Parts: sequence; C-alpha cells; structure tokens
Amino acid sequence: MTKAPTRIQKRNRAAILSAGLDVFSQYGFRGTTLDQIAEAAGLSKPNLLYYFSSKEAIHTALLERLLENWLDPLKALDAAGDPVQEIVAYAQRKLALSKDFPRESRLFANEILQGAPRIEYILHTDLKQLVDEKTTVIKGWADKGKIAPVDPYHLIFSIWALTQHYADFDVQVQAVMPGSDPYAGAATYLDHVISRILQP
Amino acid sequence: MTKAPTRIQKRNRAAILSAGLDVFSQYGFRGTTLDQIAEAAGLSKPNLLYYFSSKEAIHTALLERLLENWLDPLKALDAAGDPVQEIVAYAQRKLALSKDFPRESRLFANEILQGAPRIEYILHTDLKQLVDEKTTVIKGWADKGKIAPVDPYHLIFSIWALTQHYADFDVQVQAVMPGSDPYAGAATYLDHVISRILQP
DNA sequence: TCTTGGTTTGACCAAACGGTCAAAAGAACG
DNA sequence: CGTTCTTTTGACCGTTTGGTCAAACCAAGA
Repeated sequence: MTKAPTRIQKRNRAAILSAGLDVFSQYGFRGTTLDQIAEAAGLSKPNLLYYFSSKEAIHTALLERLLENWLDPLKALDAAGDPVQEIVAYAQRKLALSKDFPRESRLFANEILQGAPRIEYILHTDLKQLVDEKTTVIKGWADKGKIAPVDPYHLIFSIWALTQHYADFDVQVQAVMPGSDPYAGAATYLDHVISRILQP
Repeated sequence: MTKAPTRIQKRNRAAILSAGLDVFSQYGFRGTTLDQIAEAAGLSKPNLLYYFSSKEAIHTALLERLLENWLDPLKALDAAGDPVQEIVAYAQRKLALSKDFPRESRLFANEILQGAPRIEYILHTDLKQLVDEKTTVIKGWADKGKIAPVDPYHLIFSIWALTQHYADFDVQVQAVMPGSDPYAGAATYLDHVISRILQP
C-alpha cells in the first residue's frame, strides 16, 4: 500500500513534472537531459532521481497524465445532438485544449514526430476505436443529409490539424502575427470554417 | 575558389544529407547523434566529419536546402488569377509538398517545436513579409466580394495546418486509417473544404 | 609503374550523459 | 529535547557524445 505524499513530495513532484513538460515538449525525449529538467525545476539532479526513478519515468508520467484527457473532447461528441453544433463544439473544445495546454500539445506532437514509440499501441487501440466510432456517427449524419457528405476521417484530421497548429507552431504564428492573441481570431475562423464545410 | 566535387564526394554528401534528414526529422537536433547518421549513411563517424565539419553543419545544410523551396507554393499565389482557384491551387501545391517531402516537413516541424532557434530570423523577415504580402492580396479579394470575408492570416494558417498534418502526424494518420494512402482522400477533401470556406 | 591527391579509419580525447551512493541536513513529532 | 523519517547533496561511475588526428588506403592520371 502506498502512503500519502507529504507536502514536500507534492510540491517537488509537481515542479519536476512541470519542468519536464517544458523541456520534453521542446526537445523531445532523446534531446532532453536530466540536468535541464533539474535546473528548470530548481533541484539537483540526484534530488530529481529521488522523486522519479529515471528520465523515462518522468516522461512516462507526463504522457500518462496527458492521455487521460487528450481524447475527452472527441469522446464528448454526442450522436444525439445537433450535427453541426456537435462538431463545431468539438472543434472549440479542442482549440481550448491547445490554448490552455500548449506544452501538452507539443509533447504529443514530439512523440508522434518521433514515430510514437511509447504510445503507438494506444493509437492503434483506444484512438482508432474512438475515431471509428465517431466517424460512424458522422457518416450517419451525412447519409441522412444533416451535414454535407464529407469524408469523416479527414474531417476529424482537419479539426486536429487546425486546432493543434496554434499550440505546436506557436513560434511561427507569433512571428507572422506578432503581439496578438491568435486564439480569439482562431475561434471565430474555426467556427466559420466548420459550419461552411458542413452545411448540406 | 571551390573545386568541382568528385563523384565520391557527390555520392557521400548526398548519402549523409539523406541519412541526416532521416534522423534529424525524427529526433530533432539535440536528439540526433552523429553515430546514428553515420550508420544510416553507411559511413564511419570520422568519415562523416571529413565531409561535414560538424553535426551543426549537416543540420544547417539540410535547413538551407529545405528553405530554398519551402515558401515557393505561397510565392506562386497570383494576385491576377481567379481568387478561389488560386487559393485551392496553393493548398494543393502545399499538400503535394507534404506527400513528396514528408521528411523535410517533419524537419521543419521539429525546428519550430524547438522554438526555431536557427530559423527564427527567417520567420520574422522572409516569411512574415511574404505572408503580409499575400494576406493583402487575399484581403483585396475579400473586400471586392470575390471570396468570403475570412481572416486571411488564419486562412493561411489553416492551409499550412491541413496540409502539413499528413506528413508530420503520419504515424497517427496511418494508425487511424491503416493500409490506405491518405493523400488521395486528402486532396479531394481539401478541395471541398477550401472552396466551401471561400465561396462568397 | 609511380606519384599525387582524395578518401577512410582506429585510436583517442574531453565533455556531457544517466544514474548511484553514503553521508549530511532538515522536518516532524512525542 | 531527542529520535525517527524524509529530503538533499557532493562525489563518483561507466557510457555516450561530438570531435581530432596521424596513419593507412585507394583511385586515377602521367
């Protein structure tokens, strides 16, 4: 049985995970060093390893925490709701995720870019199953003429791409639109795009 | 003055660049080792460094080669052409780039994810200037009522996102749609999406 | 054939890497 | 206060890393 963590454990574990998220999301697993994480967390390297048994353990903890919520926006897509509204709302939830958790989005992007060695099985099981389920719903809507007859897989890909882009390519977005918060304009634009795509 | 390269130089430089592209595009600059590149190129590590003076030199050569063509599709957007057709054609050129040069796309993605330390100045100069120029063109079309009044910046972001996604997130796309070539469906879908977005 | 210039490599180096450990320092509590 | 448990750290270890170098090798033309 596991003991309740002390307040120091809570504080330091949180600091390590936050620091690890900063560094892993920028440099990927291989490109990240324990010294980088330690410095970002304000701890010594041996102290890091007192709380997490290895570099891999920090990374795994971060990926697990990420995957807990990553699929929620799509899971919430309701077959019983209004088709266009449901899909628009899904896209907005996904955009909010990019806005509020950009580091998590970049961590995920880094993992995929590297060939998803640590989460490939989840992509092929949980993710695929969820996408298959929701594409069936969307296809049903299309067959009934409630939305335009678009390919539901590419529709979902496009929502992923459109929303995650603002977190993953933030540096580029900021370079092109300096000083502005892109997310306000993105939400409006996304609304326009999705409803245009879907109107029967 | 530089001498003409021998055939061995041509062959080995090409092999190194291709191997470097493989590894850098997957693991990023920091996550890549010279030994990985050397093995992928079929050369010894000292032999690598006979052709390129450092790891950085290989990376720089790759980035420079990439940037030579990266902006071409957008540059070719013609203010004198038919608005919808021009933008659709731009998106298709960008999609073709993802299909034909996925490793280059991932190299770029990796560089942006890492904060674009080596190309940030290009983003702020060449890229920004080009985007400003083309958004002006697009805004002109919108003001004249030739296309729907969309935000031209987000329009361009969305084209980048929609097209690069298929190269950068290839593993995920393959996991969700196993065995199929996504690019055929993507081209059709992209056509539908862009014209729907733009119709006045 | 010999010579010249391009090519390849084994051995090596200093720094950085992930990780260990014993001992010191600090918190918690009766 | 003293004791116990948690936390922190300096010193250290073996391996990997980017990079060097002299020596060996090889292609090609005279």
